Amino acid sequence: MSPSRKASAKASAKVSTKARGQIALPFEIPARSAPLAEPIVPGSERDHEIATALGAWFDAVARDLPWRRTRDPYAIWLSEIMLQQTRVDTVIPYFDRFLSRFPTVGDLARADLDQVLSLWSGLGYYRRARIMHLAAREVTERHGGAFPGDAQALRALPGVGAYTAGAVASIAFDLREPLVDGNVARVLSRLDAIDNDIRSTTGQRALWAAAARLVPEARPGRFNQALMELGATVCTPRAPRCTACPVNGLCIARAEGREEDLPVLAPKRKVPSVRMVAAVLWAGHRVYLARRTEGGLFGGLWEPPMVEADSLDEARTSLAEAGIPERIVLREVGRVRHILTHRRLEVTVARAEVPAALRGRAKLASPYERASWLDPDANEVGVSRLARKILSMSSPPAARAEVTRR
DNA sequence: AAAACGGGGGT
DNA sequence: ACCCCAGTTTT
Repeated sequence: MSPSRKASAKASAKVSTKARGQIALPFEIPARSAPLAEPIVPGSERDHEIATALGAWFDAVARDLPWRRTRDPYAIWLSEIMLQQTRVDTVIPYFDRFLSRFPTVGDLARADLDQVLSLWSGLGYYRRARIMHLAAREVTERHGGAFPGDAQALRALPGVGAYTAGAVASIAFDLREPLVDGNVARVLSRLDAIDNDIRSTTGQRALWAAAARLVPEARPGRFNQALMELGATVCTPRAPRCTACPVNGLCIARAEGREEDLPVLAPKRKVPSVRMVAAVLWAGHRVYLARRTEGGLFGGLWEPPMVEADSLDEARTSLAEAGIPERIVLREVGRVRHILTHRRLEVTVARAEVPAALRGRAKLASPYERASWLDPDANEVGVSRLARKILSMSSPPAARAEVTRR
């Protein structure tokens, strides 16, 4: 961080509404960096201009996305869950497949979790799928299959936080509810020159106050989507395309030449590495897969048993607890590296061909609950991308294309 | 307030 | 490498 940026952040960190001679408000006024532009007043002409310009801009340039072709709250909700921490382009094929397989919330509620996770395979953050499945049952049983139509009831559904409640309420139900996601945080931090770390409690409070101030009575869902669309396509993290921005004349960061210095972000910590060993047992086209207990990492997904160890030798005892008898001769076939948000996994992959008759019914140790011989390409259960990499590496060359394909 | 929780695309 | 994505839940 540059010295000047640090100084300005500090200077503007806390400006009470009273000190600025304004009426007390139910939310905090976003911190401002310099007394250059007009004070930001709720319901001001500037707010109105921003909403109007963004709405018109959105009508002109909005991408044609699958979830923008429907008003079905279930479909909107599904899209919002899938889009959590996940890019639009990644979500599109998953959204289409999922909706084809489970067209209504009732279909989802009646489904097996393994089926749901199968359709989620590769998308990541699998807890979303598990919790969404629970929420679908809640909607079916408690709300009679109709989605709750206000932000508070939506927020009460498992897996629905402040963002998703605001999104479904405004987009599916035309309610004047604000929302703040990563895109909106960036856009508003620049538009209002908010100097707080956007991930801090203070920063979030300022952002939600700004979002609540701006969202118009007329077509709030369009406005919220416009804010996100702007962040995704114009007001980008680096090298924002301000010349193409419909509100560049109203942006305080730009007026102050600080658009590249905002938003303020706290430094991230580095991710530790973990060494693991995976054992892949093949019997024809079937492979021995164990199901991970629900709740933790890759919860509810199936994979070749994998344990934390520095070498195959060292792994044998723990692999036995995952249902791999020690008498089986495993041969190393390579390594797989997989990056998660909080861990860097380095997996040594070992394999063996075994007769399918070898079906130990040993009680499996955590994190596995049970195991079975499955065709990994049958799409019957959830399989992580990491597991697919491991399967791909350990299968005969002729079969690799099959396993890799989704 | 911090950590857990996937995977991938852009630079 | 590093950033960060239409975030939420748990600790």
